[in-house]
Amino acid sequence: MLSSLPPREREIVDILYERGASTVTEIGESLSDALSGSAIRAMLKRLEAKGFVAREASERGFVYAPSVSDKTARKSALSQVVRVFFNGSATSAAAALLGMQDEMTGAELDELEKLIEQAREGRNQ
Amino acid sequence: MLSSLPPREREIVDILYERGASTVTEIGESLSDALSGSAIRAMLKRLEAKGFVAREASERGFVYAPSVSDKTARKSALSQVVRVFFNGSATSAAAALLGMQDEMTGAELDELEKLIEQAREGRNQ
DNA sequence: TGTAGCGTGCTACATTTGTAGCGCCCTCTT
DNA sequence: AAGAGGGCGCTACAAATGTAGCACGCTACA
Repeated sequence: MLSSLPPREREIVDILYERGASTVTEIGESLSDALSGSAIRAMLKRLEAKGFVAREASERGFVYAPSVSDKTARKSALSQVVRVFFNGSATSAAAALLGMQDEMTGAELDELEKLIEQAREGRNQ
Repeated sequence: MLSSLPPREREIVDILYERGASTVTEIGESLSDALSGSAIRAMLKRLEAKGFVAREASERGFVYAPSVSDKTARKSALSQVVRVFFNGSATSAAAALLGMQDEMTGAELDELEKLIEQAREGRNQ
């Protein structure tokens, strides 16, 4: 569980999910406040030991990536928020998302409507 | 920001959002593993110092509650998830929520559809 | 071929977390 | 009124976290 991570480690994993596989330097650029390279590397080492990130060698040096798939992580992050803040109701959460409308175009709303249709069909089978 | 909290403190705040104002004993019951009362109280003290929880006296002793409103906390939790896991797209996040359909009844789907209508109207004004 | 530069790992250390123990002050009970 | 029990705060302390410094190896270019 991501929420079992201390804040800084959590921040780094978040960055990795946000930008995808990254080098230490790139992570440093995304950090909320500047850290020395060795500090970042030490974090990554711990994260690797805990199994949250994996690294792979490339021409530019090591690149780090989350070892839990985006898909899984998304689902679990969403469930967490739904449980804690929306009393377990995915619907309420979706409604709140809708409320942040400035972030949604008309086309996106159309798309969502289609998805609702699909969900309805899925449930009627 | 909640994500700046260490895991245990975060867990406690989450519990507070989940159950609303609670006593130390009640918090203890919701914890993932048992802690001594004084341990919990120490956490709460720190959380109070940091401004994340507030306490109030009642007949049953002190009750603790998050000092940031549910509404605000929800919004920020959602934004965070949207940014980190859905590339900033609230729509994708909503779609993922829909995908967790077993948690949605047909009635809820209807309701969501209405909300989409509303959002559309809001945007067309 | 020296030396400047970058990415790396190791180690060390201050700070913060996570947790328990102790003693205090109520209130209730006998 | 003497305990018993519960909730509380303070302090202490081990463990984990957050961070920097140093030394190494590999370019690359003067």
